[in-house]
Amino acid sequence: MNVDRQRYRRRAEVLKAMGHPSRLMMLEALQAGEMCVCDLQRLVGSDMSTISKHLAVLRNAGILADEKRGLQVFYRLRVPCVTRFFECVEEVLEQDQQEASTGSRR
Amino acid sequence: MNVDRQRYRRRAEVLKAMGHPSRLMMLEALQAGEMCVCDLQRLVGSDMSTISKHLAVLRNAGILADEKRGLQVFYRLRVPCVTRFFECVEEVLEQDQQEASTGSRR
DNA sequence: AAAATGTTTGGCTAAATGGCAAAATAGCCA
DNA sequence: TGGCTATTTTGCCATTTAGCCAAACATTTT
Repeated sequence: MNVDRQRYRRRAEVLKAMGHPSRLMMLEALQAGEMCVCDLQRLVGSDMSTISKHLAVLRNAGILADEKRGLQVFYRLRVPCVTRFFECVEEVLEQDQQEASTGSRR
Repeated sequence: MNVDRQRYRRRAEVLKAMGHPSRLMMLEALQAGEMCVCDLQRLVGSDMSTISKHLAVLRNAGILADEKRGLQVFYRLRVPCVTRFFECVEEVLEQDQQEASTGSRR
């Protein structure tokens, strides 16, 4: 059963990597195509070192690929299914909205 | 643009809630139907209080609903799309595997 | 060499995690 | 009712992890 533990750990790593507002913002932007770190930095607005670290988290989780061309490093999605991820999350939030306006959560 | 920040925060909350091995294990088990806390405790093997806290995280994120019947509290998925989530994560991990055996991650 | 673009490291604060003990809740039974 | 048991949740504490800023470092371009 220890193999399973390992699998859950890996899966959780992917989800945890996505579970941060700035990282989500970058992932969504990258759906349109690759971007350099400088673009993402302008998008999110945090310190460059912070952005770089967030990108490293996503890279280590296997969600992003990086490629250096000249001075810049470009990041792109390695996985096509991220969009579906977002749809699912929206489902959660919408259901939350509905039940908040009608009744309780049971 | 502050509304967007809020949206990203809420989305991230859902993903972060799912991003823990024990919580993933419980979510997967709950796909088959509702379970009481005691079942989930046996499944995961952690201390009862720890399980209860993990369940609270998932409940607060809007992923689970709880209902007390008699002595026991039953938890169930509030969202149908969790299965798709897992499929997506698997895609990530498989692609990882493939590229690990062939070449680098670019 | 100087400038531009990222990454790494150190230090600091905040948040997450896990376990134990105590409290809350519900059922049972004399 | 009063007490006893079973099931969860809460509070509290210690430990670990995440996040951020600033400074130092590395690489490529000019």
